[in-house]
Amino acid sequence: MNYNFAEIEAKWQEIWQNKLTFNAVFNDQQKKFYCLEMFPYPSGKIHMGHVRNYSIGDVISRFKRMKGHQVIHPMGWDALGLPAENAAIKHKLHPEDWTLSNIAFMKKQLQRMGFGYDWRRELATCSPEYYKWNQYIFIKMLEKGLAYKKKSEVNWCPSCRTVLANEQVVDGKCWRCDSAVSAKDLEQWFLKITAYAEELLSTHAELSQWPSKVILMQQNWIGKSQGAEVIFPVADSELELKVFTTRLDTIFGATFIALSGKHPLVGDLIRENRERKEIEAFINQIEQESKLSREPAEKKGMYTGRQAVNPFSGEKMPIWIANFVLMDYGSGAIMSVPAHDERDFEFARKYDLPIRQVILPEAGGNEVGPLTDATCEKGTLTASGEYSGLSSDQACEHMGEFLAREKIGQLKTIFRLRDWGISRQRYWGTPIPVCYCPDCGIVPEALKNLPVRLPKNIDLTPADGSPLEKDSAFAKTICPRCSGPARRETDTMDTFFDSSWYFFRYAGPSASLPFDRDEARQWLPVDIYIGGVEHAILHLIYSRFISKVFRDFGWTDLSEPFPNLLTQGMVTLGGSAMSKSRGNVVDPDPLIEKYGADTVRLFILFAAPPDKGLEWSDSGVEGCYRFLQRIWNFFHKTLQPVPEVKPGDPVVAVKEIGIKLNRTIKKVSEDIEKRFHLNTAIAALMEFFNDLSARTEQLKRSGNDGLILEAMETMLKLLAPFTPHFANELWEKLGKQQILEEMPWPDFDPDQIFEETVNVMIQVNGKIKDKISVAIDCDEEEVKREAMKCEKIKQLLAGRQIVKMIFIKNKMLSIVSK
RNA sequence: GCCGAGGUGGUGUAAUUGGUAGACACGCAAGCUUGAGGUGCUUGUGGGCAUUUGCCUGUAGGGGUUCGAGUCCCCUCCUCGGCACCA
Repeated sequence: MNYNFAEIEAKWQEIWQNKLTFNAVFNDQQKKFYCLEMFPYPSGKIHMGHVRNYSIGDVISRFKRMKGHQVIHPMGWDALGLPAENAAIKHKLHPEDWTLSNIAFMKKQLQRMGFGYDWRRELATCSPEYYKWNQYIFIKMLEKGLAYKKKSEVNWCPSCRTVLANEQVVDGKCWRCDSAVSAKDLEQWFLKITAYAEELLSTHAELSQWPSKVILMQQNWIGKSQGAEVIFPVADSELELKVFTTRLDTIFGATFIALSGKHPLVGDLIRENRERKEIEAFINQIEQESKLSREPAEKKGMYTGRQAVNPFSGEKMPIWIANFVLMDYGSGAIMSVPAHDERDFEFARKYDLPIRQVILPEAGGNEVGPLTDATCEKGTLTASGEYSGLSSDQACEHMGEFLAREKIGQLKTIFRLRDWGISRQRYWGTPIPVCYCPDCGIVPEALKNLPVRLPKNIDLTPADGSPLEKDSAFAKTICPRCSGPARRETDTMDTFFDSSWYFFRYAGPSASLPFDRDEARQWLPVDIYIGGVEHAILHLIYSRFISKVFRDFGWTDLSEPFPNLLTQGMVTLGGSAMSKSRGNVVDPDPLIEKYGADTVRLFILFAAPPDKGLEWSDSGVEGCYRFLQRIWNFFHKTLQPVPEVKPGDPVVAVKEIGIKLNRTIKKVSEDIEKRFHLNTAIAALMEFFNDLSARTEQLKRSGNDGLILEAMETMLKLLAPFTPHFANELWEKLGKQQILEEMPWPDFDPDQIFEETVNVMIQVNGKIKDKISVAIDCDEEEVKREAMKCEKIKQLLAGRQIVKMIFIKNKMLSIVSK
């Protein structure tokens, strides 16, 4: 009887389908479990990264189902976005046709892997039925002031011919195509994620089950920074410069002000200057340089000829323009304290500006001497007027009060996080549902007119402008308010918008609202969310943001959608993530054909723990295949009647197999549930089977066929989440009526996991010298007596004095002698 | 530069609480099976020495704490990930 995996796998996939095994139907009797893996972009074929991600999720959801939970395990498609458009241009197809055929193909691949999804809940973000709700949500956000339009300098990818979010610019290059990103001024739609900056940070506390690395990355990204805004009047003028600093305590050490070249007051400041032209040329030059390279350039600056007044000391200080001051952080102006800031120090050295120490470090002398380096630590103030002698923290507090009293500034917290720019000048995305009316201005599309559909016939490569902009049938519309002629917004949404709420839509995928609120109350939050660590910031922050917005709309009580996160390490080939554009995609199909889906699942999980990165290599697949093959053969052999039964001494074998079995149940259960270490769960199953097959002959001869059978049954249950077709096939061969998905997960007997005897190590002076076998929980006196009987130990201790002994029950006895 | 994770056989990795390092596999070697190959099975497999039972050594390198360290502490090196003039 051969292990015909192809036949078996097709058979069981059909059975599951007919039995509706994976349909999630809510009931009050069972605890619910929402298992979600990040939905894929339908790029064409699944690759090993998908196989890994979805195998992990499938094991967990099948395990939870057997544990008695009502499991919801949905799947869908992140189906809008640029690759479809690029592929369409290349192959002269429509993006929709390309996308839908990819979805059809990939869905077959997923089904062939035996993943158990509730396909009734399948969704694709490119369907008007889905993106209608993107538009609906957008309009609701617009009404609440959470979406707004502003002109801003944006990151422009000349190759993708669209805007990129800050997050999508990596090292000054486009995250997708690696082209150099340039700056461009455009009117853009933004979502006010900054309104939630504080909460996104503080509710990290609710995410204790998240990897701390991800929380840290998000914290850095949000970049909260507490400090003060101080107004510096410009001497001989009405102008004022607002400066942000986190080190208000160092303000007496400020010796110049530095402005970004893009600071709005630069023009006013240099108007009268005879060297205006040179300064303007300089500003131009540093802007060009910063566009060319994102690397910090050599510090450069130019004096504006004007002075500012320190509101604390009344001292005048020069105002410079400097290339290291960012316009889009703080106010674009800084007070420079060279003694206590490395960047200011470097700049001051170069242009010979004064360096004045005002902080004495905690440790080490009170001497104020020439500095060779900036000292950035907090300390005690000196040369700071009435604040001298205070600690940095005290000074910040008192100075803050002074600012407020004199109305020359205030304590302030700022964030690195910016509002989320969602406008994209491309076709294959959700049309932003607003109209521009000459009389009414910006008017959201009427809800009854949603969805604003993407036109099917479209020129994807207009000579200039975006495809929708050039499609006059689309762009021309009537104003939803006054019915006069109006122009439609022709930008589409960033696809991260689509994926920031899809997990709600699975609860009610055909609801006539973004999602069915009752169903959502039942199923959400997501009990475990599994996906690539590469989404640690973007997707996960956006999803947290949108969930909080939904809560504030009163649509849900939930503030955090993913209390549990499992970040899967990337599957790489040649050191980089598999992607179609890199051409290093490993297709699982040939492996499935050769070994079957069960082997492929087992292998990808066995190769490493889920959170670790994995450089792809198929050496070792054989081992997993052999494992299944051996079980298969064992089964068929063992099910035959035993020719002769001789009474032997079965007691030991029976006892040991019993213990091993209970230990294996415990290990596999805990590895899946608590640690997600599926690799060691599989290793434990292999170990158990090795043990069982080694003892089978003995057990059979002693008439313990019943025990073998029991062991095999339990093993199949434990194997079921990993290799469900295989396990079910053998289960059926045992004459079982129910399928394994309907069986309860086995429990272990806590009294059956300890052996009767244990090995206790005997150490002499820190080195293991011998071991003795004693009864479990044997006390110290007994172990000492036994240890002293050992020849080796006697020899080692001969003529020596025992200084002390340390006894660890069931582990070791450590003897210290001299 | 800053922050984080990590470095264990020829390879993937295991050791969950400071207590037998290398489980489970891959690969390799020898043997059995076979007409041959593949499959399957058995045995061996960190390094060194003795080769029989044994001894020494070993978790990137160096130091430390401890009866005992892969695990804890300090320093150095390397790899990966994130951030990067964030005032």
